[in-house]
Amino acid sequence: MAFSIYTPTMAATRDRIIVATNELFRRHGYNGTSLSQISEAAEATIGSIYHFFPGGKEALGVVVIDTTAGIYRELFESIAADSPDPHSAFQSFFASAGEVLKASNFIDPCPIGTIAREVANTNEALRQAAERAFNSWIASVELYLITAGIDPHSAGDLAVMFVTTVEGTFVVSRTLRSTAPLEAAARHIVTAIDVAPRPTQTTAR
Amino acid sequence: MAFSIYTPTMAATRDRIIVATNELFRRHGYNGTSLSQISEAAEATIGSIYHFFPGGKEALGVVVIDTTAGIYRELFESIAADSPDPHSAFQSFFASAGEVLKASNFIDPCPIGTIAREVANTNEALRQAAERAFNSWIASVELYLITAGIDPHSAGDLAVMFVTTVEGTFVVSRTLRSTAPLEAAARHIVTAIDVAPRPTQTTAR
DNA sequence: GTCTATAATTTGATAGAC
DNA sequence: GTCTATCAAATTATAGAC
Repeated sequence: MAFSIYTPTMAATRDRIIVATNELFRRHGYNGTSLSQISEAAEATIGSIYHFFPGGKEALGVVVIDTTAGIYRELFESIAADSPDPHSAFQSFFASAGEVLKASNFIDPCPIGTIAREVANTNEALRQAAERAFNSWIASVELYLITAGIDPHSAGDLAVMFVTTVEGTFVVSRTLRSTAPLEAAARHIVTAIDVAPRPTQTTAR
Repeated sequence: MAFSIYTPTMAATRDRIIVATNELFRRHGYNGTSLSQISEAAEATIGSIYHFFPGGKEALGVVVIDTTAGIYRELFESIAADSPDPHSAFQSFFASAGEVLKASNFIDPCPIGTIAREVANTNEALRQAAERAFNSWIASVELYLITAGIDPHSAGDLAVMFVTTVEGTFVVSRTLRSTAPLEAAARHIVTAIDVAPRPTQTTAR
């Protein structure tokens, strides 16, 4: 499966607004994106934006975060389901993330971390949405690792580390315009997976 | 001050502007911080800001990034110099980062990653400043690890991974308002350091 | 070096016709 | 649901007196 957040056939106005906002947030962040830009990119008037999101820019931001979080969680679960083991699952995830970065000329693959840093101390609704996103990813990865036979305590640590690594490599790789940080982190994650204790199985990998 | 191009007031005001801007960027990011806020926090008029930074907000941002990058690099090098080995150096770094996060009620410890994500695709001067910051940290950590006897190739990977991990844990820990992600990442970094090859067993460990 | 005043735009948001 | 018109406030930046 392609490493993309876009879903096909989006015609409804509300969906166009969400998709356009997501794209703009990826490039300019939350504070750097104006409603007029969203209106133009979504081909919807400001009036339409307020019709679907009476709470304005903040309410729209919450929906964008929740939607994007779900798409990324499903992307990970899809890659995991198609992989023979955690080692190759994580390898695939980082490999396709790197390809998307390069193909998009190092546009941010995901707006959630950016928004989190911008508003974590000033907008509680958006901060909580980002918290839901991170927690849902951690829970999904943790469950997958446990199901794959990894010691539950190690699985929790590895899941947290995976999410922090994704966030960290996205900033650094994007800023340096190089996938090298992504690849270095992938090697380390995969090694950590390999050496994690597996109570019900002896061989790693 | 006949023989100096700097007057006392000049240095003081310029310094106040840089420090105040750094603090505001940590809380609200680059686009979320206005010159009027900076003016108020620095107790300097808008006219003074433009006197010291004719390039306006962008030029001020570049100086803030470069200054902060140097402070953080020196902080790491100071902790490294005071530690008996890389294992405890990294442990100390993450431990004190966690204390700073808690003590500040999870304000962002560093504005650079936030700015990088906000402007990496729209402001080349700021993106390059962030790139300089990341690269200087990576180079500093790499040199330290090599000096400590770690295999040069591993040292490069570990240095990159350290910087990405710092960035990733700062976002996630701050958003979740918990130092747990920071601690989980610290455990893995320390383990990676422990298992890294040491070809010349001179001063390692 | 510092200050006030202000220019020129843009912002998020609202009202009401259709 | 979509549209135009518009609001008050805030934005970066400049000019010029002191």
